[in-house]
Amino acid sequence: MDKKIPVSIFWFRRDLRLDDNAGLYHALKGPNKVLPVFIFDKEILDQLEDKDDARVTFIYETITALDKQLQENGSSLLVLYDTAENAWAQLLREYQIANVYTNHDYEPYAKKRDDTIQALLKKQEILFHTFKDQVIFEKDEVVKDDGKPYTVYTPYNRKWYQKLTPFYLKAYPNSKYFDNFFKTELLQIPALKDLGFEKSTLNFPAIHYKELIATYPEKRDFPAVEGTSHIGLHLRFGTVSIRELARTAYEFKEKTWLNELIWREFYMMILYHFPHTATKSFKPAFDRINWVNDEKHFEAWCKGETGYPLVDAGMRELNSTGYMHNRVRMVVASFLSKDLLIDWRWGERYFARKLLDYELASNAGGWQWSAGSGTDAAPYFRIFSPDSQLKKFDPQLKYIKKWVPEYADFSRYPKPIVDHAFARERCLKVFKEALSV
DNA sequence: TGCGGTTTGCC
DNA sequence: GCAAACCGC
Repeated sequence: MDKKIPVSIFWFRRDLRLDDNAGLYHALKGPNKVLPVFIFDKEILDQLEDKDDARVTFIYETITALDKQLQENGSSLLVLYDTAENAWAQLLREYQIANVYTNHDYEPYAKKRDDTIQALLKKQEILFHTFKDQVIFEKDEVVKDDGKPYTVYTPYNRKWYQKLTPFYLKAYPNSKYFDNFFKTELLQIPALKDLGFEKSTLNFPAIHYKELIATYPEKRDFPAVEGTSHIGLHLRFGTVSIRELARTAYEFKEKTWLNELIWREFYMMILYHFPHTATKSFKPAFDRINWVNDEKHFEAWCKGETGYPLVDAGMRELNSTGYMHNRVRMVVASFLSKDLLIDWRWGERYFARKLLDYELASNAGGWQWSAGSGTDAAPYFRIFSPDSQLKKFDPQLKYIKKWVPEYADFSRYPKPIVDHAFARERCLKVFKEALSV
């Protein structure tokens, strides 16, 4: 390959697919051949606690497959392992870069990183072209009539549907332009262990959702039933296109499943406009709560040893699969923040570490919903009873038997670490104190 | 997308 | 004697 020829670079981040990828489409239609690049960002990888982090393995396997697809088109994926700034300095030294294309990334860290890179490129008069790709409507497309962001879901949802036209669901026909990739010899991808990681043994869910949409409303609340799509991981890393999902879902009369995709966009919009909600309550009064923060209780919650079978089953499902059923996520979150009075941020961080489908906006949004501190959140006095939730949503104890088999032997099962009736009263008292100041 | 105590309505 | 309806948290 001739490194003197001016190229466009397409920078993959959380959009790891060639088809129906907005930024890549524009890059391929642009004036130069396109060199695809992926950076294993040291600043992100260094923060991960587990050497066998399953998300890293997933990304690794995905970019390896991407590279194979690119090779079929005479190209190859350039994979770098460094901080974003260093990696771009290297790219600028080695290539004659005419244009850079990438897709919007809305998280606080990503925004800062992209500003830095854009400034770096600007010094050399290279344009940084960015596109909406991971949502149907982004940060400022669905707003109130006065231009301010919504903070309540229902009116946001209504406006979202009002704004929807077939245009927004259309796939980008990338494959028509695959000739425009930069022809390279094979570029070596660093080995996983060169990144300091080991291969995870977890299984990754397949992309499989169409058959679930119609029965989703009646099945989604029962953790023992195969009623949910496990599509979150693929949405997180862009191995499926949101336009494809939303288009398929929109064609069904039943909108419950699509509404979950809208919750995702709602929380992304919220995080963009209120970036402090990643680490602080949306409603400031909730930062005054006098948490108990008992480390022994936290450890018991993490391990699934609280003595409440539904909580324990959920945490064990999370620990051994990287996934937890959504109904159960609400139960364990309510239990941690309200029954144990442990700061929701502790739980948010634990989910961040364990969930394959971890996504900052939805995770922080969901935790704040449970703790009552968020936008349009559950009111503080809505405290789940882990036992009634179990009776309602796993009456046959099928989910329990799967994850907490020793529950069958009642006498051997550990006593609850707190009594729910006591915990409920304590929560009402402590929350009321914080909120009445 | 609550829980739990109390009242009400019915037999 | 029970369950639905009601209501404060």
